Amino acid sequence: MLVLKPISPYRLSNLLRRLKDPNLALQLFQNPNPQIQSSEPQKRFRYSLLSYDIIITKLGRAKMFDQMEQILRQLNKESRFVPNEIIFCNVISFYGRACLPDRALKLFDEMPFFRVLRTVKSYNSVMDSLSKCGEFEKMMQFYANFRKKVTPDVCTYNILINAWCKRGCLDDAWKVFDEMRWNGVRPNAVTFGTLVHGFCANFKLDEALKLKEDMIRVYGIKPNASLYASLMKELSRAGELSLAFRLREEMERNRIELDARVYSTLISANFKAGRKEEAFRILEEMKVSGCKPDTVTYNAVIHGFCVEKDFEAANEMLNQMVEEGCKPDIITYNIIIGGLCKEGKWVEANDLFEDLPRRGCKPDVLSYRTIFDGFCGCRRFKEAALILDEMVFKGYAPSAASAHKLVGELSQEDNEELLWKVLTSLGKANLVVANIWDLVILKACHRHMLSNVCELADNLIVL
DNA sequence: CTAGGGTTAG
Repeated sequence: MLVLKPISPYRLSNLLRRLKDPNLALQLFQNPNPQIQSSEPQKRFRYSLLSYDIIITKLGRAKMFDQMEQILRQLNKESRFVPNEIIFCNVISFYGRACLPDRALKLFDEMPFFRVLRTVKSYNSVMDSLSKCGEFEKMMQFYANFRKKVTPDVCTYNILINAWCKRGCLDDAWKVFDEMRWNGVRPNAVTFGTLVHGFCANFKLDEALKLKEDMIRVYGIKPNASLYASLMKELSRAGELSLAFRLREEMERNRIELDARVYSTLISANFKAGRKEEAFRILEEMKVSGCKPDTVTYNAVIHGFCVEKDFEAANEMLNQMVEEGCKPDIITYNIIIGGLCKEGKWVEANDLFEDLPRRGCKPDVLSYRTIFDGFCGCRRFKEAALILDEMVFKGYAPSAASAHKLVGELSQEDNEELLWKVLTSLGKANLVVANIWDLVILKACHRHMLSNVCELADNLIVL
């Protein structure tokens, strides 16, 4: 039998780093030397802080929060070292991304019990998590308290500016900008990138372009690729593709390297403008320049093909991206499913939809809405009713317009059994709103079935 | 991954 040398703490970190599967990594972490377990009682393994960092980050990325917390508790028992703050910042971010604001706040509160000093970084992490979870009021409340304890830094202000921009309150975003300067904090490229993006997202191109000029002229800060990507996206949406290209030239003049996001923006913009050849040229150029197309880039290309109804090419791209080590995500599949539905290819769309779990993708709310709308559009009402029931069961809801449309169609078709089924599903999701009632009551009146409606009303109210 | 950007749908 092969006798392995016991794993050293240092080697454990290296192995953990290389293991892609978080479950395997966790197993290895919990039992680094299984082969010597039987012979003699194992000495307590001297984990390094680095190995804790790696396993916690891995578990957090995989959203394995209970296991992650367990490791945190184990870390807390270590007396040889004090965990660093950044691990906690990361965990708070994981909770933010998973929309678990209460867990983020709880961990923040517990940090002193881990003997970790909370600096402005942890405060910022909480602010950002609350903002990401849409807890704007809580975030402002937290901010009001936190100013009594630590001094906000540029990152704090950037988080605040971003939060205001997301609500469309650009004036308030500006106020934060003024406030930060008043407090002697210098804005950086991220600050301007955030503001420019806010302006673009709110269709204020002129202000966005002016801000790009001012940041150079007044503040002496060079715009970066992300800022350009925001501008290019909005320019092409507004039909100003040539201006977007001028910005690209400006980037090259100023030696600002184009990254995957800029390329994806340009590729998508060209497809949308019907310039397929140019889009391909840019994709080739991207590869030649050494910038690897990522999932988003491929999604843009696949979307282009789907709009062109070239599903063969779309599928080829799908294979190509996998070959190049680029994992298709749920957006990739939603694009293809949506494209197939639009062309009436509901069988193929459904096949792909049902294949999602096997392909390692969890259908999201948009997947369900897409396939549901697809079935409705192809007048496959039975399939639509089935998928509606499934999506409601999973806690997703169709768009109000689609729900209304389906009820309308079924009312007209005199398909009472299916109508009943659909209304029951909609009732479970609390989606039987006024205009749907109108349709049902209208139909019942026509058919002298008011007693049925009363019964339905009772059922729905009970639900 | 303490902060900002690019891809789907409406």
